[in-house]
Amino acid sequence: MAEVTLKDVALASGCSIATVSRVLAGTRPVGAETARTVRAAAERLGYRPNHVARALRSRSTGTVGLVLPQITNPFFPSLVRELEHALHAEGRAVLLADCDDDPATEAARIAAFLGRQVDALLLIPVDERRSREAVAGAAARVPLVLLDRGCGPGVADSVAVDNAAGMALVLDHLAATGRRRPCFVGAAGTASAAVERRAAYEAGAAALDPEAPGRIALGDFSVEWGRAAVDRLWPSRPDALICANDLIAAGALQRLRQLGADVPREVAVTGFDDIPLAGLADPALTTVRQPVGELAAEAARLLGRGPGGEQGPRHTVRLAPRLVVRDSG
Amino acid sequence: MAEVTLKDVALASGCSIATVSRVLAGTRPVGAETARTVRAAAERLGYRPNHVARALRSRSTGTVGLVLPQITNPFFPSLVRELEHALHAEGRAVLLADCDDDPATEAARIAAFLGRQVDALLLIPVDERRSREAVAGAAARVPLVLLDRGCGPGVADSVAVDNAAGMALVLDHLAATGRRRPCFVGAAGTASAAVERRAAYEAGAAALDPEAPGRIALGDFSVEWGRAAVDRLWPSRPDALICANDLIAAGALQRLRQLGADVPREVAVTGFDDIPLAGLADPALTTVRQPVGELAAEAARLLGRGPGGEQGPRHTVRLAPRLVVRDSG
DNA sequence: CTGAAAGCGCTAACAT
DNA sequence: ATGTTAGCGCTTTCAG
Repeated sequence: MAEVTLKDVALASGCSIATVSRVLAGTRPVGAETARTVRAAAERLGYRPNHVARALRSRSTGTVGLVLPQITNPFFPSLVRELEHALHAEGRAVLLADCDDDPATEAARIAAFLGRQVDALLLIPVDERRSREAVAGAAARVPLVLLDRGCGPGVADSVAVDNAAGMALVLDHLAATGRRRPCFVGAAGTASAAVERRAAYEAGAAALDPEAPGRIALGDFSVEWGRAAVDRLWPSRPDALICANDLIAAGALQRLRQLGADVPREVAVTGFDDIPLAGLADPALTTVRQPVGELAAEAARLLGRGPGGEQGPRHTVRLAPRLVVRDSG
Repeated sequence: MAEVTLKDVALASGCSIATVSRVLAGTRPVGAETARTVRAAAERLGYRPNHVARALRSRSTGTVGLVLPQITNPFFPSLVRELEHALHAEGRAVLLADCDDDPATEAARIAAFLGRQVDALLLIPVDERRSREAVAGAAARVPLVLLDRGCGPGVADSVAVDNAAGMALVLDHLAATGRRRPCFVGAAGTASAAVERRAAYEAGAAALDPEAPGRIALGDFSVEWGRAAVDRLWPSRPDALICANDLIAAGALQRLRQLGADVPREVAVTGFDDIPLAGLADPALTTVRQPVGELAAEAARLLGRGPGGEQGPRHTVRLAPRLVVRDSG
């Protein structure tokens, strides 16, 4: 059961440890004949490189930490999946942390990952403000890319969907289908998704109705809030409920059905994100799909460059979403 | 930015590297006075232990690999969450792998994790049979616990819900509420959940109706199959659709609604797992809740013991589920 | 192109 | 209770 080491392979192939290392890691040119011998010996003995030793020596673990608020948020699994694939494809492994939506836990997880010498950190911050200190500290030590949510200007590179463009897509569609009394059901707080989607609504809704930009109800990104929002808003008979994410929309749909409202005839309902639930809702939800694969690819790409630290200007990448028209509006 | 090492702390506190290590790792008794001095120096210099070096020396990375078929399967995120918390609580970090439901990818991920010297592996096998070889190989090298799904007898320790008990709960409930023409909508294949849930239905359904055990339709664990199953079964007017998981049930519910069936009056629909979607379905789904927290705790506990390898008999832990009665039946 | 030697930062024997 | 001595398995100078 004793592991086969470079030394064993060197012994078996009659050359030095250094040469074996060079062959197997492909670091430097090696004679064709020698290389063959070494590879054969390695194969025969079942040599498996020890990444820990390699990491200690080369100061690179080939590991990236993925820190997110709550894996149970239905938008994240598909993102995690894409990230995992993108990173494993480059031979990097993913350490996962779930922060329970708590900035203190988040700070602890970041610290733990730093102690484990992750090469880089991929982070979806819990909170725009309360995550900032830990994020900034980490960004000074390793390459760090913020995903999906921001964390204040200049803190780190970030990749996210273009929320304003997504909202514009929704508003255009609603305008084109004749809606004139829209209402925005959003989330309070400073999270970038909340802020940007709301701002985009305020900026674009006037095209449907001069009064529209003022019709805003703010809660949080939950199904419960979607239900509650309907109770509050339905009496004023909006003809479109523009929800800041799919969970809110799902709650709204549910409550509207209970109230006997006819969706989409009486009122359209739209979401944002296109989580798996969206296609299953009744009626199936019209929503804005995030370009999850590209977000992941872009994040992985950004991680590649630079040794982290304070250097250089921060990059902010915004990717275009696309509208998925289903039955709800 | 050069990292502070044990040596620096030793120098600053005037004692040997070994002593500092002993204080900071708490491995052996150390004089109270010395300990204080060392700790102060470490604190002052901002010492952070290097886990990679520690791992190389102690042959333990404090890392466990979590390998699962597809993080986008809605049952897994909550399991991942609980596992992450349980393991981080013991100071272990989680390497995550998503296998895309492909045994070859699974084998590759397992190998990658082994190369990274994970202390243990937590694995939800992709396939009962096709995962076996890779799993057995890994189980011979590190402690390995199978979660949620089995992988043939004697391959490794395993922790899962008691599927038979869950099905019995459903059947009892349906019997108590007067259902007499149930039908099982399951999944084909050899996955343990598929087999066990079906077998439990066959064993218990006779209590409702002598003909019931034969009324079985098999597809896969998907929403699409749930919809298709309704098209096939509805003409025979069952009064209960017992679905093998919540996705199937969600599809069935959706199709039944389209057909104008009255759930639960005309027909009850039940699921299994209690994924987040279950509470959101319309009507809200009656289902069997898996004890996710306990599954995770038990798996973490099992990982703790033993150095892996071939030793000892395999443990199989089955945890009791509970019935969550909502509106669908 | 290849070998010898020097560690990466830490822990574990072995001394004292 | 503390210090000294060896490495863990690998990469990487530095010679040749």
